[in-house]
Amino acid sequence: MADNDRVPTNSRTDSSKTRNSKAAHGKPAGPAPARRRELLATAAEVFAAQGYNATTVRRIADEAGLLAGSLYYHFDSKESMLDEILSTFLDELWAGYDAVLAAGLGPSETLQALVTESFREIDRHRPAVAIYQKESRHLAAQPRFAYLAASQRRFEKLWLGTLERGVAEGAFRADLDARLTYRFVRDTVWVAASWYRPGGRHHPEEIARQYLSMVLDGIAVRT
Amino acid sequence: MADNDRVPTNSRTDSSKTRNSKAAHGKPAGPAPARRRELLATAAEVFAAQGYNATTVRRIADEAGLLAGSLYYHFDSKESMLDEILSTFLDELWAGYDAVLAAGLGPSETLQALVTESFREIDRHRPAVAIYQKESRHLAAQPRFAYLAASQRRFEKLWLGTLERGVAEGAFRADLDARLTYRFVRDTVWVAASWYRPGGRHHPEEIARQYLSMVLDGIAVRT
DNA sequence: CTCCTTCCCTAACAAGTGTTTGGTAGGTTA
DNA sequence: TAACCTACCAAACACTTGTTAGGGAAGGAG
Repeated sequence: MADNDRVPTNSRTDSSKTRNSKAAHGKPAGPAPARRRELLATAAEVFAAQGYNATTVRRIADEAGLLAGSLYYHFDSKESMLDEILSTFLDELWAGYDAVLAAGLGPSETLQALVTESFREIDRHRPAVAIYQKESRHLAAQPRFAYLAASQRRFEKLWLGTLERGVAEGAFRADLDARLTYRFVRDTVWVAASWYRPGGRHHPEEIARQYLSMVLDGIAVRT
Repeated sequence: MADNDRVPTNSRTDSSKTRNSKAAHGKPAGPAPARRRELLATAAEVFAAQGYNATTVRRIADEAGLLAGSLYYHFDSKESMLDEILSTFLDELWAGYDAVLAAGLGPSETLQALVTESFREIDRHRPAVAIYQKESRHLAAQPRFAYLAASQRRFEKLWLGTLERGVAEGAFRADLDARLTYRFVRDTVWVAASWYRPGGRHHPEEIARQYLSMVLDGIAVRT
């Protein structure tokens, strides 16, 4: 993703005796060891539940069954865990969106495909999405997380553009403020991560279907 | 509010020489001095911007133009500031909702009145709403903030009940999952606090009107 | 066997945290 | 004038935080 080709600000000396730092050119080192991903998964779970700042590295270590210091064999810092969780999520998200765009659909179909894809991403990355929701606003101010702001701008361009194209082509109502509509649609989709539980009654596609039915046709009975 | 008649867990000795603690029976002491409300307002602003845990009392003091220790002349603890911010907001919110209910309207009109009232509350208590959004989930686990969970239950009963009554009376579509609809409606209303800025282009009533138009009639052009 | 790598532990450190204590300038009251 | 209250400051305290340094057990490779 063009938005994510930043290099992590690695302030510590890269001893190259541990594998806790990313490779020099962006992505995590090599085949991303299985243990590393396990630890990231539990860290994401705790971050999502307690909030990033309220989570101590000792809590993460407890949950993972090791001691706090041992985490630093795998990762540079607590912040780099957060970084890796968020950036891998965003990479996958944009891969999915780009696939939708490549299909070259009309506005209404594009909107539906984007919404469906979004709920699928929530299903796959629920903790990451929850963290993104809670922390992205004040994280985006930090240089290290500048890619969050970049992603958000690209996000707005994509969704708002789709809505406006739909209005121009007569698929969507013209009497609604497009920016307001964009915010409502965006928020409602992503806030679902706060209550969605994988393996529950509704699978992502069913939630997307109901959501789209509501947004497109409204909840009022047509008279 | 029946939900809020808790007594703050005041672990410290109540010297009664300072006025930093609440009166024995629930609400803040007496006429709630002006200075106290000023400080609470700036605290709420910082909490909303940075997150509660990421905010230090020294930062609040800086913003208010005094030293960290001086805050403890007015308040028991950092946590009690948060408590007072959230509980006063919820009290006012429910006062507004109760006024709507007292009008005895039909389901659709009740929904519209509730949404409008909600956006008015966001206009008045934007920082408190933002804090509530970010922190309420993991705060509700603490005994001191049990009233958050109670309020949430009452909230669900009110909104879900209104939706179901509307379905029963033929005002709302029957083919939508009521609980899913409730979550979408609820989230979209309250997340607005994260981007809403008082004094902007749209006043609360205008936002409520557009939002209701979208939720009730949908964004698609009727064919 | 020895060497090396992987993964973790023990033990500590320095910075930052919420909070307390004692004091004090300035205004109000007696 | 003297006593008192309000609202703050200055300085510290106890504790938690993220992080580091050094060492060691297990296991495969030579």
